[in-house]
Order: sequence, then structure tokens, then C-alpha cells
Amino acid sequence: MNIESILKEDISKAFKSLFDAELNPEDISLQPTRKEFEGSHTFVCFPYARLSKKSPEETGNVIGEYLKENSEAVGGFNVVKGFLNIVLTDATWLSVFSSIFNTQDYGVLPSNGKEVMVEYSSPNTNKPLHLGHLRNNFLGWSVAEILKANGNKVHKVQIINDRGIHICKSMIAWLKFGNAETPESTGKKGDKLVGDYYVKFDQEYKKQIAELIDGGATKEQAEKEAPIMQEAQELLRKWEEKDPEVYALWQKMNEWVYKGFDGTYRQMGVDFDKLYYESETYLLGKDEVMKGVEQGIFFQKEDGSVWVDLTGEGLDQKLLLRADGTSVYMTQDIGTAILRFRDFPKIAKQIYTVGNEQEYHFKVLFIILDKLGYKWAKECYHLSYGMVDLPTGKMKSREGTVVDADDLMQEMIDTARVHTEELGKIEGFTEQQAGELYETLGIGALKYFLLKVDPKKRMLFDPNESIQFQGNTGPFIQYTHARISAILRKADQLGLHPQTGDFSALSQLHPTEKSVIFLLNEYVDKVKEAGTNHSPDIIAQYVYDLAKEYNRFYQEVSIFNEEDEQALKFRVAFSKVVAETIKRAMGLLGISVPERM
RNA sequence: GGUUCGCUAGCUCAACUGGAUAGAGCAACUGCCUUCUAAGCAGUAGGUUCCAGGUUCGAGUCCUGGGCGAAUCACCA
Repeated sequence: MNIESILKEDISKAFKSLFDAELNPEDISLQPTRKEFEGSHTFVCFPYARLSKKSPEETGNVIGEYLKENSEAVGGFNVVKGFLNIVLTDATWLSVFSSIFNTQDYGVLPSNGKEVMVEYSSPNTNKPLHLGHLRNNFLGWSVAEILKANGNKVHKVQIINDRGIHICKSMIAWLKFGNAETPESTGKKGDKLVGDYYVKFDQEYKKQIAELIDGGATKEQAEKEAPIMQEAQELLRKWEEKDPEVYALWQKMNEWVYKGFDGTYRQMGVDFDKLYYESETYLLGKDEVMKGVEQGIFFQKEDGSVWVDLTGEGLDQKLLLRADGTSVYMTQDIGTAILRFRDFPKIAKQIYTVGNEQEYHFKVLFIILDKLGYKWAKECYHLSYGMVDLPTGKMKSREGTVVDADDLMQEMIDTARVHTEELGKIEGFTEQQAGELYETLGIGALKYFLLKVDPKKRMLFDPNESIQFQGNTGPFIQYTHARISAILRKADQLGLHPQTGDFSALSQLHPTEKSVIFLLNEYVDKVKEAGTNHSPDIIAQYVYDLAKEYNRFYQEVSIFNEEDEQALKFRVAFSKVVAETIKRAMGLLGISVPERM
């Protein structure tokens, strides 16, 4: 039962009966009543004055009167200016609650038969993951979960940029300066080790450029001619020829990186259903582009390079294959998209979680796929998100200002430990339980921090001002869950396992109970809204509001001192539903909630 | 220069897609632990929603112009 549709239905009837006016229930919108007024749902009367041929105030009054008389759900009303504030009866609230209480997996929508692919992460293999990847991964993973809750079948994937000049840079630096170091011999994570040599390459490269410029070369010349760069490019050529030695080294170093990444992903709590590697898709891209040339969709210039003409779309011409036949980024992405569609013929949509710096790229990609005749191209969506800035500005890996993902997560966990120990809250915990709790809290705080912001907006992260554990934060919500868990444990000890019938005769609800039920009732809409907008922040904001409102109830209303049996059982059931909803909503964000903290 | 996006309290973010007196958290100040967890609750203070016009019953939200910032417009990925 949906309280809003009942109200809309009844308002529609009121218009018919009072003003002989047709008003489609679907066209009626209700908004939450502001806190300072009595009521829960507000009907704005201004737009309907011409239907009723009365002032908005008067319209509100007569409709309110009608609802009070004729709608079972409505117990009262008030009109302030043109706003009709509707007060529901306590029985209505109770029945809304009961229906939620009796719904299995409340907030998980039935299958809609659609398949969706969500891509996120997609790192290069020459350096470790950083703060930007954290936002990307948390966002993509969460959107995938939200789409599942909306009834979609979801495939989580990433494309790993395992080939190209960047990894060759790490390779050449390792060959020259590495002394055969391995993750085992140094005790370093593989991605860190390879990243170190990427930095080493850059240092050496800069040194050589400086020397060449001192020797009279121009900057441009020097950048081109620096020996280490030439050697890296030579490696790339050999790799494309599948030179066995180079190939083996490439595989070895990539393996190190993957092993390192695995550790990071595990700590982040994200996973993938299928991995794609650029080294396996870029050739398909070339084929598809050549096919496009044959079909006259693309054109070739005299030098042999292949282009697409997008001037008809208000864009420019775009290169798809170089004159020497080597592929560019776009070539690979065309191949990958098509390969994915072959692997999963039923997918209706691909979502790309990639930073907003690539908006133009994806705009072009989708147009090209459309030109190639793929009907799903119109359903492709670039889930574009803003950069995470530091107080000093943008993160620059070469300038060493990146915030490393592993380090940051570890810092968060350490902070959680210090915080928890200060509060002295781990009495009776084993060491292992305590460790798990710190991880839950630290990672939860981080995820919530990154997900509560609208993805489109760029956000600021100040490493010196550590992420809070109070207020609008992950731990606050986790804390609320732990509090409720304590109540449920006690209820269990007392043998209280309420069923709907145990409180159906309850006659009165506390105001905080009603506002919490209002929020619980909203959850399904929030899941839908978060799905259509690809916005985990909607869930984050919601679950904070829910926790906040429950805490208000917790403060004002006692559960176990309650003498009325019906009220007691209701409050236990009510708390249980809140805990479950918090857990499920946080689950959509990838944040787990503890039983104690 | 063209295009796109952003600008809301000292700071970090909201505002149900056009609704009431623009809300939370942090930081500051004041109360509340003999009670189901004070990582909590209640309160005080803090605003020319970048600026100027316009649209209408009503604008942070829509349209026009301007300001500031970011991204992009690569034979980089």
C-alpha cells in the first residue's frame, strides 16, 4: 500500500466532487510538510486556483475538509497561505509501517528483465591506485548495487590499460636501474614497485632533457631524443612485434601490479564480474574501424590515417587510426564496447564511470557506435564525476602530490582505532573483532565521505584535516545501527519477537515515530531516484536523515520502560525495520555496519 | 577563442527537479549521561544563494547578459 497514491487518488476525487474538475492523480504532486507546521504531506494549491475558481487558501480549505470527511487516511489538516498540510491518522501510519514490516527485502525491487553493464576503476598498470581511483571505484560499485536494487541484472567490469608507452616506461627504468628487484626481494607491493620505476623513469628523463638542452638542443628536440625515451619506445615496438623477451618482462611486471591491485581492491571492498584487458581488445577495435572505412562511415586520408567526420554533429574530425596503422585510445574503446556486447548480447546499456575530463571522448565514442549501427549506443552513459582536489590543487603523480589509496585507507583505519580506544568502547572484544571494527569504521568513514557528494561536483579533500567521525558521517550511521542492535539483543533476551498482530491495536504514536515511518516509506522512491540519476549521494543523504531521525526518537522515547505491551512491541519491531533499512541502504554504498561499537 | 560544467553560512555539503521563513555537519557558544551505547540529543549564533536584468501567484532552481574557477577542444591515455 502506498500512502501517496491513496492521497493523490482522494485529492483527485475531491476535485471531481467539489469543482467538477478532472485532475489526473498522476499529475498531482505532494511534498513533505515543513517541520514547523503540523502534518506530513503538503498539497500546493496555487496551480489549481483556476480549476477550483477559488483563492488558493479557500481551495485548500475545502479540499482539506473533503479529505477529512471522505478519506480514511486523513485525520486533519491546516492551510497556511496556499499550502494544504495534511495530517494522517495514527492508524494510517501504523498500517504503513505494518506493510513495510511485512515486506521481504524491503527496498529491493523485482526484476525488470534488463541487463546493464557498469564499468569502473580501469587503471593504468604503471602506478598504484590513488584517491581519485577511490572515488571512481566506490561510485561505480555503488551505482552497480543501486541498479541491482532497481531490478536490473548487472555486470561489473573494468578495462585494464595494460599496454602502451606508460608501462614501457616502468619496464625500461626497471631494466636499467632495477638490479633485478622483485616484490619478494624488496617486500614491496608489486604496484608500488612498478610505480617507483615509473617515477624513476621520469626523473632520469628530465635529467637527460636538461643535459641535452645544455648541449644546445631545443626543448622539443630534447624531449624527443632523450635516450631513455627512445628506449621506451623501442620496447613498445618490440612488444607489438611480440618479442618474447619483452613480452615476458611485460607479463611479469603486470603480474606484480595485478597482485598489488588485488590487495587494494580487497581492502576497498570492490569486485568485478569480468575483466577486460586493452592488450586483448585493441586489435578488434582496429578491425571494426577498417570495416567502418569499407562501409563508408569513416574515411581515410592520403597518408593512410583513418578519421571520422563529426562536423554534422557540430563536432570536429576525429582520428581513429594513425598513418602507421597503430591505434589510439578511441580505437580501443570502440573495440571494447563491441566485444562486451558480443560477450553479453542482452545488455541494454553500458555505464562508464570515468572522470569528467573525458566527457568529450565519450560523447564522440557514443556517436561513433551509433554511426556503426549499434542500437544500444544511445543507451550508453558516461557516469562522469568531478575530480578530487587537494588544498594545493590537482593531484600530480609526477610531483608526488598524489594521495595513495592504500596509505589513505590505512590512515583511516588507524584513526578509527585511536578514536575507538579513546572512547573505551571495545570492552569484551577479541583482538580480531576489534581489528575488524576499525576496518569497518575507517573504510566506512572514507566511503561515506566520498559518496555523499553529488558525483558531478568536484570535491575537496584535505589530508591534514582527517575525515570526521561525528555528524554527517559513516560512523554516525554505523553507530545508530549498533545502538539498535543492542536494543534487539535485549529484546531477544526478553523473548520479544513482535509480529504485526502484536501492535495492531496500538492507538497512539509518538511524533518521532511518525516521522521515522515517513522516512521508511520514502526509501523505495529514493532507491529509484538514485538509480535513474546514478547518484549514490541520494542514498547517503537519505540514510543519514533516517539515522538522525531515529536518534531523536531514541532520545525522547523509552522502549523497555514502556508499560503498554503494544507500544513496547511496536517499538521493537520499528527499531528492527530501521536497522534493516540502514543496513540495506549502507550496503548499497558498500559500507558495512557493526553490531557493536 | 569555442563548448561543457561549477559558484549556496568561516569550512565541507543539502535543498524532493518552480513552492512556505534556503537546511545539515564541522568549527564557536549553552544545556542534557544513576536510564535501551553521549561516535548521541536539544538549543544559540552564523546567508545580498557570484552580480545585473527578465519570465510568474512564487526563482538557489528556468531565460538573457556579465564575473570568477575548472575541464575539454591531441596522431596522450
